[in-house]
Amino acid sequence: MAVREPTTAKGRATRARIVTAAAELVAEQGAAGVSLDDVGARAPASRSQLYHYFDDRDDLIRAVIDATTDTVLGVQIEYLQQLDTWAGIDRWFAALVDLQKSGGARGGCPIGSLVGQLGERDPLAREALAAGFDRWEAHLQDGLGRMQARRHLAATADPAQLATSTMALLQGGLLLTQVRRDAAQLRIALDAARVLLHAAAA
Amino acid sequence: MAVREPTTAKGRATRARIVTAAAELVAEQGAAGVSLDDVGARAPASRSQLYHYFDDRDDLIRAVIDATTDTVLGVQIEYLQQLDTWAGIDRWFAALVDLQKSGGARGGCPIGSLVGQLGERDPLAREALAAGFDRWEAHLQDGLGRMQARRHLAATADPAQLATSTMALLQGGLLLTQVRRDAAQLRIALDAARVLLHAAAA
DNA sequence: TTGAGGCTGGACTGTCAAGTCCAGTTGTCG
DNA sequence: CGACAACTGGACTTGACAGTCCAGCCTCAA
Repeated sequence: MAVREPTTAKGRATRARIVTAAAELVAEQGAAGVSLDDVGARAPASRSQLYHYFDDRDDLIRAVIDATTDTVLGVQIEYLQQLDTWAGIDRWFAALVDLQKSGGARGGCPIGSLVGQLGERDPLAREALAAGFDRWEAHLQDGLGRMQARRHLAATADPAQLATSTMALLQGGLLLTQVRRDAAQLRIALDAARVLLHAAAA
Repeated sequence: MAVREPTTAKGRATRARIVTAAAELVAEQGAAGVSLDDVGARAPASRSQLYHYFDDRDDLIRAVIDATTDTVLGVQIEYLQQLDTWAGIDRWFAALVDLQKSGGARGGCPIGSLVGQLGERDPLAREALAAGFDRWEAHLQDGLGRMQARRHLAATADPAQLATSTMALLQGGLLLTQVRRDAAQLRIALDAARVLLHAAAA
């Protein structure tokens, strides 16, 4: 069994270096395209360090999923905390579209694209990805719930369903953006989300 | 360069056997998880047959994309041709949800999940996938266009944008269905598509 | 300061996969 | 029926990768 929590600062730093390097490589080349040699070279870390901190390749990939989730939610946390106003939601949507534009409409969602790569191969990875989506969606659901409490959403509206639909539009929009190399696809999808949410306004 | 169009019936049969076997394996194990030995064993076909009909592994995978697109559109073609009535759209949505339910909410969209696997690795594969989505979306856009001509959709509605939004909801819903192993996710997403489309009704 | 355990380096092994090669067989067409 | 191309079988080469192993180095606490 690999070391879970390194006790020394040096150990923690090494483990973090490995996960960061692996996450970057997975984002660039896909999970299947990353070899442990690649990870070791980028970290840098030797072979035995990888196996000191992780059971095996799959274990490392799962750590990458968690790290990637933290990163994705981290970069948008400011927006996610303000999803309880129409303006806050619009700002979030605009930031997501800008992010795709500036990135050349490449890569899609770092979490979403892992679903197709790992979802059917590693059940634990699937659960980790699902947990990531749950955390993401919870921010939106909470925001919508607060809007409903303030009577900005109809009492009959279901924040949970609206949040799920919005996540579907976001992920689907990112998929179409990636495959068509066109950030306008996400813009269209999020405009639709806007229509959908406003249709539930009080 | 590999043979593009086998001239003999035997050759065509062999090529088709290879593509079918490869497509099944890709659907089961993901593109990265399929080896040419696996394909050869299932087809069955020998190594040199694979390289007789395809340039290399990537070339075969691209053929799989086209074959998968044909299959996916083929199974729903009856529905796709009737997307010019509200009832036809509802039937399509219901069939998609049923398909996920009966499949245990596994695998997501056979085309969509390939985007994350191949989109950033092989530009030609990305184009083939984009072409598949275009064909799919065109059916919906045509149906909505016919509805608009019959004044069932508002004159100000944009069938192209509505079709894109619906595709995003479909793909996003399938992604959430796959990662959460819950067909209700697709149901929610397609209900949202219904709301969106009806908001554009004349 | 010394020993135990956390940590590190890198060589080594076994496996498996992509792609090559060529000899042999089958089908087609003049 | 003969020649040529289409097609087929499978051994072989080469390289890459996951996982193992063990010797040696830091770090900290007693």
